[in-house]
Amino acid sequence: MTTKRPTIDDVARLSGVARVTVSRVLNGGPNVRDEVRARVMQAVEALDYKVNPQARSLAGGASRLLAFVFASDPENEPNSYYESALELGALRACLALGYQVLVQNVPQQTPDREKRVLDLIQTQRCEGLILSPPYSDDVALIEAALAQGCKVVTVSPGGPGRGKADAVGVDDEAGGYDVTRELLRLGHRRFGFIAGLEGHLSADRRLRGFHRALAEQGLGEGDCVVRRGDFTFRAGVQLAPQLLDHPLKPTALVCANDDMAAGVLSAAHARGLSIPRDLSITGFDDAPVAAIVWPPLTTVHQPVKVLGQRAVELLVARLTGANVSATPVFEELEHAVVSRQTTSVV
Amino acid sequence: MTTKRPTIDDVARLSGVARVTVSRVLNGGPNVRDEVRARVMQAVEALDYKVNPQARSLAGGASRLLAFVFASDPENEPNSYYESALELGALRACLALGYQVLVQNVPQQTPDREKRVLDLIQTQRCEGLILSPPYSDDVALIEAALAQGCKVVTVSPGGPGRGKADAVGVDDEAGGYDVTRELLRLGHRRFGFIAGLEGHLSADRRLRGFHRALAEQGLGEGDCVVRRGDFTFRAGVQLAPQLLDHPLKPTALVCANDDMAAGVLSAAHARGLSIPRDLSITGFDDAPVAAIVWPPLTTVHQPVKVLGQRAVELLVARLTGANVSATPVFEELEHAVVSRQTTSVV
DNA sequence: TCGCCCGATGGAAGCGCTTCCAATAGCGCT
DNA sequence: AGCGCTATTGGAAGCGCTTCCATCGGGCGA
Repeated sequence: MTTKRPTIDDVARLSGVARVTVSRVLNGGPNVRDEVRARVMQAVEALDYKVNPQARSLAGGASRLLAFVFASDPENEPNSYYESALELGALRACLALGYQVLVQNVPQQTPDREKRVLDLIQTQRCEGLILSPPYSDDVALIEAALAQGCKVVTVSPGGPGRGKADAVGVDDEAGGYDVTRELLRLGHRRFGFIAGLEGHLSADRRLRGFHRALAEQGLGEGDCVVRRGDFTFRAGVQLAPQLLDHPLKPTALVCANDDMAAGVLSAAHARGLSIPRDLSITGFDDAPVAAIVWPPLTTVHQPVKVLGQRAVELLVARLTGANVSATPVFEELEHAVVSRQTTSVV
Repeated sequence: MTTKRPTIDDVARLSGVARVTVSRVLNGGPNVRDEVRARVMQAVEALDYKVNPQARSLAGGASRLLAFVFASDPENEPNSYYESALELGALRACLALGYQVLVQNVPQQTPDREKRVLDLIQTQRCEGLILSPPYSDDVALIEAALAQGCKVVTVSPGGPGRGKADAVGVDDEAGGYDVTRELLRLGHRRFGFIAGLEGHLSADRRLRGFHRALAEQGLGEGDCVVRRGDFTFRAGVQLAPQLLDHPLKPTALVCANDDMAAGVLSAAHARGLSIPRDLSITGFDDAPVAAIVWPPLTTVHQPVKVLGQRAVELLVARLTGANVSATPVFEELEHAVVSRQTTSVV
């Protein structure tokens, strides 16, 4: 049934060279005459030869395997766009670079979650690890992986993990600032903010940007009411009443992500509010849901797929030692406020 | 930096047995005394030994690698819930079974898409292939993979591919029928239907169920207007006017998936329609978006994550030859109409 | 012209594991 | 007591590849 695949020796025999020479050609090694190189490639074509990655790993000691870890459980967190997009970007980059990615979902509440991640990289001999939030802020995990000789890159605005490993991210603080500025420009002066979970770095920075924008206009603690949610649609639905019924009577609700904003929107609809006439709402991420809800959500766009792609590229650069800096780098990508229809003048 | 990991020989030495014996214990082989087995396991623990999967593959000729292929491009198709959930289910099952999944996204319009898939399984030595729609209906691809000795399982209601490979799926025809019955029960008699792309089997069956439900009530071609979309939110937005402005004046729009239904909902909002008072809308899949839009969407639930999980389980059963039938099996999982708030009496 | 160095190639030795087969010991049977 | 049989264990080979080191020929400077 399965016709046995050709091996490197078959190629060597057909092209009349030694096995090592074929290996050299395959790996782009130096010191091979063009004529020989061509002859080998021709044999490769003729036999439809493909390198056996398992054998290569075993002999070369490099698995070319990366691990991508994410926490969100699509069961409870309806919109896993963020991780899906990261994964897809990573996948694309890997395809181009000849690496493979092992995806692992470890819900945040898993008791031995760090062990699960470490187990994966040990068991599968992964050479690189891509950590998405909130794992990207888990210094212990990062150091443990590093100690195993596994390179790490985090998708994070940098924070405790910064300085430990390479990172890619957007400037969340500026994003929060920008979207709040926009609301301020529209005349809003009383705000609600739905923040992320305690310790979620990106979300915290968004909140900080929000506060900074307020402070610039002379507004402070008394002009806004802040609540924390777990990034889910449901959290938005549940928290909305607390903000809407607050004595402050906010005219604009800023949310730390789109799902919660969608939840707020839904709750607002449910109580008969007209959006954006009665209330302005903003999200963060520019996930697909932002364009799908009614009315479409004003939000902060971040290039998630590119983030995933760059994460892999940084990792592979480290792995191959190609012009990398001695100290960890942080690569910041552009964000942008996308004004849609959930914001208007007060 | 990287401390070298212990090998099977280290375990053998520490437990005072031969390498083969350790191998036997590790693989649950027979003919090992309990005392010896315990001693070996103890050494494994002590050394924190993990089998090197690359070496195992090379020696054993089994990579324990599965490939999961999906077509949707999150770029254009905002809600990749279906594939994400399939993937997650597959991931979970693999974790339990000691297999690994290599995920590959091959957009449907890719010119050499079949080659891309075959390349992956050849290059990485995948033993099994999980095909999601529309690849699950691609007989040529299935046969090509099978010819390579790669086992295949499709996530599909069965169809041309049926009889070639194992399959898991829900009864799409019944799903279409059930949701239409519900609308009929509510008094609707004039329908619009947004179908899937030509040749998309699941979507076609949903349409067939729709027609059957109509026929049972003595309704026919003249009582409904059908259009085709590409499953995206955008398609729903674009197609809605064609149905709404049709002389038939349908009172209910049945959509082949939730994203298109969300698009229809959005278009309806845009023209000032009140849902469900002026128009009933239904989706299919029960994707997260169904609960997020306003009002929440009546739809047909299907257990996508379980589908992904069962796909892997069937595949692994084939691979290990554990009590499998000689002929391909089709495993049908339950679906259910979820009545939310986009449907009401006419 | 001679020796040296470098570019080009091949031989051999494993990487860590499984599979095949041989070896040993203990058992029930005649 | 002697035989074959089975349960248990180990030795050796080799999966397909890379890495290390040896080899060989020619161009070059002195």
